[in-house]
Amino acid sequence: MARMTPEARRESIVAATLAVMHRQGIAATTVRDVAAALGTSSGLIHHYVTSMDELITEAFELAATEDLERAASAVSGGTDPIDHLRRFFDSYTRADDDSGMQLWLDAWAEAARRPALQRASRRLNEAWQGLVCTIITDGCSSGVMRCADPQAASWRLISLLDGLTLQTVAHGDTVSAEQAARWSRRAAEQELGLEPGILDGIEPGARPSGRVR
Amino acid sequence: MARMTPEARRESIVAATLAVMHRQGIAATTVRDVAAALGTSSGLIHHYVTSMDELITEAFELAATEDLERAASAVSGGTDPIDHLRRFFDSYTRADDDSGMQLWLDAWAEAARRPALQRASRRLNEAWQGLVCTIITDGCSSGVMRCADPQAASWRLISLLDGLTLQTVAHGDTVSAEQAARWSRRAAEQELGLEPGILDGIEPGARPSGRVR
DNA sequence: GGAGTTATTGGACAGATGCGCAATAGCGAT
DNA sequence: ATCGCTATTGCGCATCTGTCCAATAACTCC
Repeated sequence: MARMTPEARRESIVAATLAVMHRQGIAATTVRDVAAALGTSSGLIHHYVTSMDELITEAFELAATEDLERAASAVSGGTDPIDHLRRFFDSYTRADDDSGMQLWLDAWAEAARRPALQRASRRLNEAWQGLVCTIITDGCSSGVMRCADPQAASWRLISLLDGLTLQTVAHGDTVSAEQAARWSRRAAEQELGLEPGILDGIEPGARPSGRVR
Repeated sequence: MARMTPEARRESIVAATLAVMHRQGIAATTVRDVAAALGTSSGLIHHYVTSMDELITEAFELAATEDLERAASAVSGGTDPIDHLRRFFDSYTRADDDSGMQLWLDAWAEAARRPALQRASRRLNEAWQGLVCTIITDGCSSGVMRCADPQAASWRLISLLDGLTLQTVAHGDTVSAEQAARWSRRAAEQELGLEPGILDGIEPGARPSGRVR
C-alpha cells in the first residue's frame, strides 16, 4: 500500500509480528498472518527480514526489552531500596493481560528449538536478575536489607516469579494472581530480612488515612 | 509389518509418540515421524487414534502419570512425613535427563492452544499438589511440621519447583540443577518449620560415619 | 489348505507454510 | 510532464501437514 521509509516499514513489521504473536502464540505465527495484520502482501516481509526465525526473535526482543525498561523506569522512581523493590513488584504484578506472560512461556518452550530465541531469552533473563541484584546490593550496603549473597537471592526471586507466571498462565483458575503475588512478596521479605507486609505498598505507620484531610 | 493385537498396537503407538515428543518437542511431532519411529505406515495410526491432538494428549498423559506414580511410590517407601517429603524431593530432583522437564514446559505452553492438553495438564498438576498436601497434612497432625494452611503451602512448593524446572530447562547453565534443588529444599524447610538440612538426606545426629564399622 | 476376518499398507488429497522473483506502482528529481 | 529509483505486489514453487481410503497381506478357524 502506502510507501514507507525502510526504517519505518521494518519497525511496523516487527510491531505487527508482535501483535500476532500475542494473539496466536509464537509457533502459530505465520508470514501471511503478519502481512494480513499489516495490510500488505506477504512478499514484502521477506525484503526486510531474511527468515521467519529472525522475525520472531526480533519481535520477542522488542516485547521483552519493553517489559524490562518499564520495570527499570518504575524502579528508578523510588526513594530507597525498599521502595525500589516495592515498585519492582508492582510493575511485575500489574499484568492487566495474561498474553504477555503467555508470550514468555511460549518463548521459554520454543527456545529449545530456536537458538536465536534462546540467546535472547537468556540475555533478557540475566538483565532482569541484574536489576533485582542491584536493588538488593543497594539495600544491603545501606543496611535496610540483610542478605549474604545478593546474586543468589536475586536468582531465587526471579525463579519464584517465573514459577508464579507459569502457574498463573498454565493453571489459571487454581489460584488467583493476587494471591500468588502476595506470596511472592512474603517470600522476598523473608529472604531479605524485611518486616512482613512492607512490600505491599502500605508503609506501616505512614498510611494515608485518619490524619489526612 | 508384524500383526499385533489392537491393545498392544495402541500402546506401542502411544509409546512411540512419547519417544518422538521427547526428542523433537510436542509441536514438531508429526504422524509420519511417529510412524517412522514405529516402523509402520502412517495410515495405521489413524486407525487407532481419531486425531493428532488426541494422540499427543494421550502420550503426555502417559508420561505425566508415570512421573507422578514414580514420585508416589518413592514417597510411600518412607517411614514418617519428613522422610516422605525427603523422598519426594529426591524423586523430583533426580532428573537424569532434561527432556522430561522440557516436555512439561512444552505442555504448559502448548496448553493454551490445545484444550485437551490443558485439561490433562491441570489434572496432573492438581494430583502433584494433592500428593504434597497429604504429606504436609500428615506432618502437621503428627506434630513434626508446622503449617497453618497445608493446601496453600503445597501450592507454593509446587510453584517453586515449577520455577526451578523452568530455570533449569530454559536458562540451563546460569545455575546448576543441584544448587537449585538445594534452594528449593531450604525453602520447604523454612515453610514447614523444619531444621535446615534435614531434607538433604542426612539426618543430623544419625549420619553413617564415624561409628559405623 | 482354503476362506473369512482384520490389521496394515502406501499413496491421494486438500490445505498451509516459508521463500523467491519478475512485474508493478508510487515517489522524488529534473 | 517525464524519468529513474525502489518499495511493493501477487503469485508460483517446493515442501510439509493431518486425514482418509481402497488394496493388500497376515492371521485364525474350519
